[in-house]
Amino acid sequence: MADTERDVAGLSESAARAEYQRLHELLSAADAAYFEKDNPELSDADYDALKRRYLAIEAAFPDLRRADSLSEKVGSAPAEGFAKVIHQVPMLSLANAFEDSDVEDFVARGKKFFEREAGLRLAFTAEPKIDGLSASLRYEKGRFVRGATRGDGAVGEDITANLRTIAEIPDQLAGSGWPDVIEVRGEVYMSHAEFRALNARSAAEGGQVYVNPRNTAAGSLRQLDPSVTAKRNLKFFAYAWGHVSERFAETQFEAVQKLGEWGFTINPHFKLCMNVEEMLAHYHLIESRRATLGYDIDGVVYKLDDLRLQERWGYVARAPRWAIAHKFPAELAWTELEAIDIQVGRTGALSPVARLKPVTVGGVVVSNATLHNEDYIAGRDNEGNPIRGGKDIRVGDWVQVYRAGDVIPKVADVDLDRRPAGSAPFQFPHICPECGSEAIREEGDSVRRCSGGLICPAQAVEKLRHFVSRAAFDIEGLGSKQVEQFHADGWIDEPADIFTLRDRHGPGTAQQLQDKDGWGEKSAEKLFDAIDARQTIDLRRLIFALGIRHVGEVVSADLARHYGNWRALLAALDQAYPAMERHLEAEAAVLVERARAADDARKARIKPVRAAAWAAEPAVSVQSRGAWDELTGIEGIGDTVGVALVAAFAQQAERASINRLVAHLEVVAEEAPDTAGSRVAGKTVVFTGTLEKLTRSEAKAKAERLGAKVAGSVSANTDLVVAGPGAGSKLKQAEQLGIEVIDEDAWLALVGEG
DNA sequence: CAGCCTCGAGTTCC
DNA sequence: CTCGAGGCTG
Repeated sequence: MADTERDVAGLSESAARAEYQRLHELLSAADAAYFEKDNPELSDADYDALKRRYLAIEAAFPDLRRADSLSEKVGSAPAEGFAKVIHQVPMLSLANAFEDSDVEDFVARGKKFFEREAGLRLAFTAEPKIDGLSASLRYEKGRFVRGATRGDGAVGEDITANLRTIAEIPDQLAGSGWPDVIEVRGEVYMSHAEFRALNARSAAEGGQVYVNPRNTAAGSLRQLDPSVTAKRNLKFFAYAWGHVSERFAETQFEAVQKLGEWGFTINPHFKLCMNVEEMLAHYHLIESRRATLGYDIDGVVYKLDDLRLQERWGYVARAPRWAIAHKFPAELAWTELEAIDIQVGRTGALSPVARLKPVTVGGVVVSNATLHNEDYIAGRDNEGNPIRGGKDIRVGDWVQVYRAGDVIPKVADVDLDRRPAGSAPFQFPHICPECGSEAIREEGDSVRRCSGGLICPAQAVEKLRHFVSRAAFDIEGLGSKQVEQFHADGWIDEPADIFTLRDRHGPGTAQQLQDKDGWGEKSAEKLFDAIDARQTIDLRRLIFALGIRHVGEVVSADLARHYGNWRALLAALDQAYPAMERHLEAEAAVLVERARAADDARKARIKPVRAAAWAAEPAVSVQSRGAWDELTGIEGIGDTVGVALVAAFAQQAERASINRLVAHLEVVAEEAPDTAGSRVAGKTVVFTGTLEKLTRSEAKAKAERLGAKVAGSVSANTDLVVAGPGAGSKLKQAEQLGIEVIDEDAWLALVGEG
């Protein structure tokens, strides 16, 4: 499809004008696509060819040159995109509530967390959740200095110039009392009126039809030319803040009011609620006004009002505990199920995907939807209980589709009255469609898995995709499409191959790469540089990238933090192997015994497995036992994860592959957690007895923030025991082991809250 | 031992 | 974003 550089001088002026216009649109669209997606629609080579032709026409017919000529942008190559901005305070996402009862549970969790504080009334703010794009705006001495997108929450893109065009974003904060430095956060959106007007303008000019306000706002913000953004009349609601140089309010409500005083628009439906009933009433009020607000919203956000309590309630992985988004019910649509395809994932999981006759659901055309697993299609849950009234899903059925959380399309229901005659239940394959290996479903597991391992091309590709994914190696220019291509071409079989890619076929590799579809000289060189840059890698990223089952981002980080460096991790896992094996045998023996006992009278109590197994098995060295116990003693790592880890490193082929990879890398040791000024950093703390001023989870959250490890039981590794009244065996054990024991007040003093 | 919480894995569309 | 399951708590 590539346009070549035909001689442009021979073109008539009118032909040149038409061609110039066409190329301008094509290239602009490609620019937009490039920045909105990971994968450009146009290959680099094609893009370069079109661009050259565009410039050639411009040179030959200078009169045609447009004011907004793309030649202006040659200097700042479009591939550069926007500069990255690291959010000083990450931009988190929110947990969701779908039912009133979820909100009640949320409030109940809050009450439980603070139950020690008698008489404490928890107030919450409630406000519409705007369906737009979050942005973070940095103000220094009241001046707007930089604005960024949310990005992945940790790193966003610098879109300052575009944000400056938004009237509701003040250049200079009004009033007084603002912190020296403050990052104001809020939502950029496009009103319904503006969206309609834009489409009308676009139609008059024969331009494109914009699908929905949200995507249009997103596209507008990512314009390289701010004058385009300026024409879109975007708006902004402020509702939060990130980094601040000093505390400026006591409550959420007060803080947002202040944002209003400083010149931001705050949502008129922002309200302080004193109890659950008021929260839900406000939700239903907003829902009833949804159609007349003039902009898209997708729910209501509640936040704990008291900022100090927010801090104490804390965070889960990527979301605050103290806030929740109450979503409106999803839109539904009926359509025909044309086929059921089976995809094979990284772990071999066979996942059924519904191919649908395209249908619009909530403003987006949906043609695929997940069917979860074998049982879901059959109309049963994994315990054999009927779901959807036991209705199975068949090819040819009319099915009801919705977008779960307004994103992931799911098949929710089947219309049996419209089921075609002669249809048969779907036969879920027991053989991997990708490699022909047997697909096995373990007892108690809801997924069927291909047993082919790395023989299975689908698994191999998925593993590579995982390896280059954002939380893993994240190599620029080597996305999922690219590794897939390289794998198909036989250039990359396993992760280590990525690091030999430059010299794979001798000095001519770059040239060969350019001969492939989609690669130009520049992109090839950039790719090699990006790969070289990633030879230095954080330990946690490396662990995660290996793609070991049950070992995700969080567990990888925990492991990295615990063992500190690659060699220590490797040594520990190797050492733990004999103990792990023995442990598995003991587990198996216990299962047999348990079955027998259950047969007998269900009375026999099985003694703690591990202790018994160790006692009976002197063959396993003390060191190995120690290594295994240390591993499974890490918070969040139990038997399953431990076995998966140790086994992966012990398995010969896998280990060899890991070794080949690591030979190319310089693994950066994990730095100690954020412990400046912490007196408990690195200590293992055990709480026992009744705590009177804190709840257990609160104490734990605080300790971990300060870099301490909180353990459940006292061992020789324990550094400190915090004992309240009623402490029993743990206290005794601590005394026996000579471990320091303090009371709750002393603990509070220690962590600076005395 | 059950229930709760958190994490991992898989998925769609832009 | 959801679901299932692993791990921990009471």
